[in-house]
Amino acid sequence: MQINQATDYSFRVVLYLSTLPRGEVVEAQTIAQTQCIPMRYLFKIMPSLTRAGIITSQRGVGGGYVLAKDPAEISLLDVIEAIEGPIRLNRCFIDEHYCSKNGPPDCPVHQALAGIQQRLNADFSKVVFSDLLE
Amino acid sequence: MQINQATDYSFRVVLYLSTLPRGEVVEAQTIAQTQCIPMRYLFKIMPSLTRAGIITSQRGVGGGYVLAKDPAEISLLDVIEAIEGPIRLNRCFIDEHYCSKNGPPDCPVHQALAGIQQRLNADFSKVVFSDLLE
DNA sequence: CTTAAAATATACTCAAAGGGTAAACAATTA
DNA sequence: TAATTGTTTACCCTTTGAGTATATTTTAAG
Repeated sequence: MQINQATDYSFRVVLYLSTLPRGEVVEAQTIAQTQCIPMRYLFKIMPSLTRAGIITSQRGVGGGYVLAKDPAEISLLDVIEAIEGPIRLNRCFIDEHYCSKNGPPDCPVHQALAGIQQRLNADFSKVVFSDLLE
Repeated sequence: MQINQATDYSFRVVLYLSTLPRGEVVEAQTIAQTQCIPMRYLFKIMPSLTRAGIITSQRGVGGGYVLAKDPAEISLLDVIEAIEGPIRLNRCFIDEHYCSKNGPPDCPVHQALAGIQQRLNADFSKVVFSDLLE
């Protein structure tokens, strides 16, 4: 019931990129240093953010990373899903066979969790990075 | 970002006990069989529910488990906290030193997560077991 | 007071996930 | 073509999670 370290780092990365002038390319080392993230670790999470369309990357001399959208269009949920995949409050939301009892349609717990999960998703998607620039 | 297996089992245990006539003592084996939970595993989670005051246990011949309160007074949150402890969406809610940057008071992400966590707790505590008896 | 039934405590194994590191590779620009 | 910078793949170690085994304590009944 916790976001993982990679996601937390990613929040910081996106928040940092949001503070920069639109379109400014910044290299990995700068991000790592200013945000206190191990370089090697950073290299592991950046491709996920790129694939998710949150940032774009540029190789070669003068390369680096840029935000791909406006900070007002990137939510906490976008980053979470980019790194961890969709939020599933219980295993049976991934695969019904995990429910060794009657199965979802008849399971009142399942239904209650589904509602809570839906609200949680909504809450995470309501917060966008432009809100976080104080 | 998922409740664990022990918590899911516990939901089932409490839900099952909620269906019984008030005060009826039922032994571990019956719970395990009807709810499809491994006996040994059940023995591991029951003490936590007892300590949390959700059920009471009785040893010896004719012993077993009983619900300690009315199902209307036991929430999903009660069970989650009994098994997993309080919900913390990020490590820095457990210990600030996990935040290798500025620390909570200045961290806008921290504040956003705190709000979401609070609502999540509220949602979990709103659902009580009497609601789940269809 | 002894015995059997039941929960409790402790400890162990095995597999999976999380956090972090390393090195070879591919692309771009000067 | 050489240097710079991101990408890919793979590995290691520690922690957590799921499940199992055994010995112990409590209690009621004979």
